[in-house]
Amino acid sequence: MQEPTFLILTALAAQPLHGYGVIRAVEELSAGEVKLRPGTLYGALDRLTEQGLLVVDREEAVEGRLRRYYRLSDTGAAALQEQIARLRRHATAAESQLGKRFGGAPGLGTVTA
Amino acid sequence: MQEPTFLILTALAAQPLHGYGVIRAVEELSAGEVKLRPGTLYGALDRLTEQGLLVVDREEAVEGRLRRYYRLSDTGAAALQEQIARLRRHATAAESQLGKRFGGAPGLGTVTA
DNA sequence: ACGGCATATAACGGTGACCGTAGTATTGGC
DNA sequence: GCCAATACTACGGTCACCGTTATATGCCGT
Repeated sequence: MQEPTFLILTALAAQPLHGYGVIRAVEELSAGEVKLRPGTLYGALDRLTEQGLLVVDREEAVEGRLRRYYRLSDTGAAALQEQIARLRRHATAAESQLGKRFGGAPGLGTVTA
Repeated sequence: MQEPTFLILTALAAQPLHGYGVIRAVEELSAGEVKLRPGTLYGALDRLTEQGLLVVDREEAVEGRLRRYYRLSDTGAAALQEQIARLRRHATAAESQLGKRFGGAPGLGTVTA
């Protein structure tokens, strides 16, 4: 699972949102770091729905515009939970490895006692 | 940055390794979860070297086989460090969102006080 | 002796997530 | 009257990753 996908599931974890709402939620959640493009978002929404991680909650017509609300399924919540654990494991492993780092520039002796 | 890339940098964070060594290190680091395919590994190694995150440490000829050792550059270490922080932020954000979850099955009242 | 397995890298085509952009349509601010 | 925000659709492109095959050597089992 890639970053945009993960953040879309994250955005939908708290409450159902429609597409554009997801774009804003992801931007907020990531402190402005990640801005989803329509091509990324709606493609991912279709894909995740097909995979059963999302379900269409309801559709509304507001001022002539369609709003399709998506909701995280139980399967999706489980997948997100698993992914969170995976990220944590990887972060911990990487930090531990970086702690053993040596030889960036010779002679600095980051490791040797 | 995707998972295989992240784990390759992680494997090389502690000490220089040659390609096949990276495959084994990643498998160990991920507790057998992630097994890199040659196509993934050597492609990533070339790409990351081109990007300056890795450098070729040395080349050895062992029993007629070439061993090319790669090392994490300072740029690579910084990129890895940044990525660790990013994963942690995302994990925390996702968990917080999941905590607010409601409506998985109606009437369960996971949220309402 | 020979096949299979581990070691080690190279090279190929395919897929799929993501990106960028443009198009459609409505509302509201300058 | 035009641009920005809202909201979705559609299309083409790129790139990381995957799967597999090829190449070459040494070791183990039969």
